[in-house]
Amino acid sequence: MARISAADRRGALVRAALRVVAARGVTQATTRAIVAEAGMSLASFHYAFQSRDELMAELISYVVDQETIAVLPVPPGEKTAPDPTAPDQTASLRQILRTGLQRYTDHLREDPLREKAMLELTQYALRSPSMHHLAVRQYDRYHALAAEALDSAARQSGSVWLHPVDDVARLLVSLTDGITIAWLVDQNDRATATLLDFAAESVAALGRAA
Amino acid sequence: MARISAADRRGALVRAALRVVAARGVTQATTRAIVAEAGMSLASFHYAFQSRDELMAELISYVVDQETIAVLPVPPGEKTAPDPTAPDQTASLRQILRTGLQRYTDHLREDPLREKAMLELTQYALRSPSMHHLAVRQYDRYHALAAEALDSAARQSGSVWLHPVDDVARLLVSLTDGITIAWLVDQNDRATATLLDFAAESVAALGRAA
DNA sequence: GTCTATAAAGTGATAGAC
DNA sequence: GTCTATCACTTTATAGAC
Repeated sequence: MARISAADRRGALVRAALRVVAARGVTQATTRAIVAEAGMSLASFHYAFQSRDELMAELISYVVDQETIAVLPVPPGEKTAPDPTAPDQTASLRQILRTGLQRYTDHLREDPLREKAMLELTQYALRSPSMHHLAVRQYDRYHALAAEALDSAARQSGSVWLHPVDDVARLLVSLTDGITIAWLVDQNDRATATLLDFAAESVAALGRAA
Repeated sequence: MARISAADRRGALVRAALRVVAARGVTQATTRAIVAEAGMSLASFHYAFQSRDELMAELISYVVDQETIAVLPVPPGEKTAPDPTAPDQTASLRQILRTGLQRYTDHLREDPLREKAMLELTQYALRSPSMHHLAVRQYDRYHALAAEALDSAARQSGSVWLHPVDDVARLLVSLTDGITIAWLVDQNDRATATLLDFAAESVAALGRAA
């Protein structure tokens, strides 16, 4: 096998681990399954990582760092493309939120195993005192992403938040988690659509036109 | 050891398994850990159950069947005790919901490991095609309990729901899941209190005075 | 029915040749 | 650096004595 730097090998193993966790779950993500996915020998694993737990910790950091799924409107910096279906130039806050939630559940439907993996990794971290801080960081990141999206939504609709945006963000993240679990369990698209309506309305109620 | 009927042994093992899952997680709930908790030999386990998975399936059914945590107001049948802190005879819908959510999070704070176990068991079931239906039944039960509580809350406050109560129930369950995860991660009581305010307001907005 | 003992197959981690 | 081979241990499940 080619000589790969330890850093590259760690990266490859982390990405392989994510695929295995998504496909088979945290429990089945054994060192052997991961190296098989990465096309490496078992010894190479322990050359790059001291232990399986060290890999799992890095995996959580990895998924958190690259988590940029837009839970809400257009990603920051991206121009608002003219939407021929939108009658108004400026959509209502509720509409923007509803669209963002739709984007999220579309993504969920496309790649449900990934979201299942994210939830499992959170709970894995919650089970270990030494990894609890990783779950905290994961949710700090979610809250920050949500706050950013909420700021953007308010700007786009010419609205202001009636409460600290961090508090609104926490509601949005909690709603998203609950919606995710509900969909993963019964994949009821009709019920989910109604739920998204309610969720968008709930969050929009915390803001008003400026 | 005394001769115990297979049924009793199964029940004892299931209860022991729940304690182990709560204390150490699904992954660490090995047959050995469970029989140690139940004070039995390993062979007795396989006399009562064909496999560990058979026990896990029965465990999920068990927790679902005995799940009666009032997510909302007073349990059905229980008389509304006069509350000296309540100025009105009939509390508003929002107030009733807020109180019910408080009851739930009080319970969560008292026994966080149990709720962590419930979430883990859901995800365990979601990982196995043969157990997926158990997760579906689990959430059907949650939704039914929530709908019952919502009906009760509407009656108590003289309100009606503007949407099918099953849809409102789904929102309430999703909110509860999200709130649970958020609290398990950072145990931020101040942020949770605000979140409960928002959640109660969100659900109450789906009803109105009759 | 209940036990001890053990089989059979995994697991994370390491030694040592190259 | 990378490999094969293997250690030491744990897991689920079963055999067979009592």
